Amino acid sequence: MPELPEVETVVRGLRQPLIGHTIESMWYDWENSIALPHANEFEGRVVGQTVIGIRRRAKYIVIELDKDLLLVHLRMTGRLYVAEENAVQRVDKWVHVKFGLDGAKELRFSDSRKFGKVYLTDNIDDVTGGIGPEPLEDTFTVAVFKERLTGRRKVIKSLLLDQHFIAGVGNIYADEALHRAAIHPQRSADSLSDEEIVRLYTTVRAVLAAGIQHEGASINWYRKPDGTQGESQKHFYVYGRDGQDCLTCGQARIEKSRIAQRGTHFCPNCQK
DNA sequence: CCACAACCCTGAGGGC
DNA sequence: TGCCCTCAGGGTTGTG
Repeated sequence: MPELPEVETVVRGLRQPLIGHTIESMWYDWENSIALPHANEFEGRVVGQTVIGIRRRAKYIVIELDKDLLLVHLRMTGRLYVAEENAVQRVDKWVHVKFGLDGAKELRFSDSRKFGKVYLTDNIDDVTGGIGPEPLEDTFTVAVFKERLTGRRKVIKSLLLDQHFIAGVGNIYADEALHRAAIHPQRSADSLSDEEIVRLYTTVRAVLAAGIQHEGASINWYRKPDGTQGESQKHFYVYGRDGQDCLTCGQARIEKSRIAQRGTHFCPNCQK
């Protein structure tokens, strides 16, 4: 499930093969993969535009074209990569949107679960407006984090998953950050002490930065644009480790519960 | 403001 | 081998 580190890794991997290329055609076989504008308008507007740059905002891949922004959200099982046009190798039956590029290449959006979406807009706020601060930016200080937490009574794990509260954190890194901060995921946000707020601020940034260093977590579907796997999953303390011994204290087994309709992993001994 | 559930989807994995 | 069932979950929407 691509979160901030996975999306950042995809963005970095796409710069070299994509920047400078021009979109010459568009194909799709699943209209619901196209969020906005309507599929009829999308093709006529995107064709002829050249890729200027690629960046990330929250969990969105932002491809800067000369007139518009092409945004892609991978949701659960989305992949975005450049391949040789009509390549026989790397057969991928889940490609639902393709952008033909100059030089006989194509940008493919593949998504087995069909949750992901592509967007074309000249105003990024149409898509990402209202999303919270980027946790790895310098302007996201512990003071900012604390200020945003004040008055919030939500369960802390739910709040971390809320993109309007903070950008890019998903289920895996929320569990990992809470574990390393020794905070129980069910705690209400306004119950956190100043010390715990500082700890959580630090571990949220640390697990995301480490995730990027390891080029993302290849759980189930995620792959880097070159098709290889990331290594982040090898460094998890709690995610997917329910029933196994806690790597932090060794005194308990990792438990799994459900918070905000998400599988939630934690150590009942370490996290209070 | 908050909790909860349905919804969008289909592959993977377990039980039999 | 294959059928049925459950699970995985990011974000949106609706209800209470």
